[in-house]
Amino acid sequence: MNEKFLYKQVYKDLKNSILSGQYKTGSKLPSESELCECYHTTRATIRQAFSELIKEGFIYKQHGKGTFVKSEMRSLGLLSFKGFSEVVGEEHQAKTTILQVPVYKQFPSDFFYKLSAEEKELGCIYFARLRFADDVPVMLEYTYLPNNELFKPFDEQDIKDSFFKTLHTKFEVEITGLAQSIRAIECEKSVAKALKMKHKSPVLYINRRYATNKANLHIYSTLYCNTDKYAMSHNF
Amino acid sequence: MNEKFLYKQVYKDLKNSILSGQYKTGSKLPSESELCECYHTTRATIRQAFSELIKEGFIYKQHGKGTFVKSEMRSLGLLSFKGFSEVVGEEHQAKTTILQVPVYKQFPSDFFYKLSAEEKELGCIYFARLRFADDVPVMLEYTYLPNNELFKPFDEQDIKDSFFKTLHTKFEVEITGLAQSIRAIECEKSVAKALKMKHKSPVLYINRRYATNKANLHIYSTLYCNTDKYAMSHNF
DNA sequence: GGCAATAACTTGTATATACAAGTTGTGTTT
DNA sequence: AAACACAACTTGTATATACAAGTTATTGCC
Repeated sequence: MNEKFLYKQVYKDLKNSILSGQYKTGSKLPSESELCECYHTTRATIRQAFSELIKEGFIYKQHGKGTFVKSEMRSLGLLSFKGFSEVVGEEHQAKTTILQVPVYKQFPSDFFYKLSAEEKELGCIYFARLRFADDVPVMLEYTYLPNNELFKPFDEQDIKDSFFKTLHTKFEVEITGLAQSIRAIECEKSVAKALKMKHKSPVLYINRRYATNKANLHIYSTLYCNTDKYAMSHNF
Repeated sequence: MNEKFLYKQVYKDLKNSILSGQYKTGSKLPSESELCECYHTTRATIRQAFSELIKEGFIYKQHGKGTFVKSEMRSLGLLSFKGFSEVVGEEHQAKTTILQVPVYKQFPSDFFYKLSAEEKELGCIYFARLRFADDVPVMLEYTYLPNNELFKPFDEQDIKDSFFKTLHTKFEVEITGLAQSIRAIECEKSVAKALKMKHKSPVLYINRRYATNKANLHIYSTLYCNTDKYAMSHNF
């Protein structure tokens, strides 16, 4: 399984070594020149591999000192995009129930984002979850995963914990970006029921499109949030 | 105001040219080799400047074609930055009216963020604007600027255009980060009136704290958004 | 005119090298 | 022992060059 480009190979090797625990959190990676000798290449190539890993949050550099493995935050780091575990996170009790186990189906015809021909063709893995903070339902989440070979097999276990962690550990998919649109709407009956709100209460309605480290692989989700008690927060 | 490093200079020049509209949305930047000649340097240096701009979302590349100015949100997905005049930008008519011209006053006692002693001491420059898309009011924005020497003099002109552009060009303040909390709430009468909505309609209620390139300088704003017609969008 | 080969562009990957600048440890001096 | 100077590391910036690979315009043929 050789990569086409040397810098990709270096990137992959290092990433695997980090994921397998060979380089532990906080530990120092070999210096650029050491890696140059290993791979019989030059610093520019090594630095290119490094910069990919930095972009994905695996490592960081310190001028004059070296390159180090980032704390475990990275796996959850992009979860902060999600907001849920951030707001809910440490101080509050977080819980998730699965309303719809993963099933294969077509993308909805009125899907919120214009899909590529390939995405339409292949369909999606769809599941729904309800998230609680301190035993209060705060977020209703519908997720659409492209029906890619990459994600097979896919089952209920994969979404019991953090789905993003599963993406990272099981499928080696890293979230690299997010585009979202946010509205405040009056919630419909079904949403109200799930979130234990009054019909027509204001809820956040969010459509998201996650970009990943795999070209042309995007993950979609629609959220309804009860923000009476907990606000949705972001940091960038 | 020369930058220490050549790639930073190139980066800054390009960024200024983009922000000033010299390179318009979607237009092609000079090729790497053209810029090499301009700056009497090599592609590696130009590419480094480009990669910073890519990271910040100002530009994107296409193999074999060229480098282009991104149309969507730049930098940190700040709607009020690229947001208003540019998300709404080309397709829609954007307009802004000033409800409250900049005045010096104390921070409100029930301010949404816990301020530092220094910030409290100095007070703030406060102003309010109402923003329109296609002549429909969509966003009510209250801004709190620390009463820093840096911002003097400060007047109405500074917020007529994009305030973030003013920050960049007049005060050399760059936005480097954002923390925000978002809620969906029923709008109160005053907000409803400004946004021409019915009382108790759902609106987005957003509190923001912008980090800047100046240490300990933060900018705050509170937004009310009518998302009936236009959603709030982010890209990171 | 229509079509295909090709030339002239673009960005992508790669090597080789040099010096600057920040950090750390090793000495030597005091 | 403490202070300082310096060497030996690290990453940061920079130049010069080459070829690969994708895109577009041009050329020349039919």
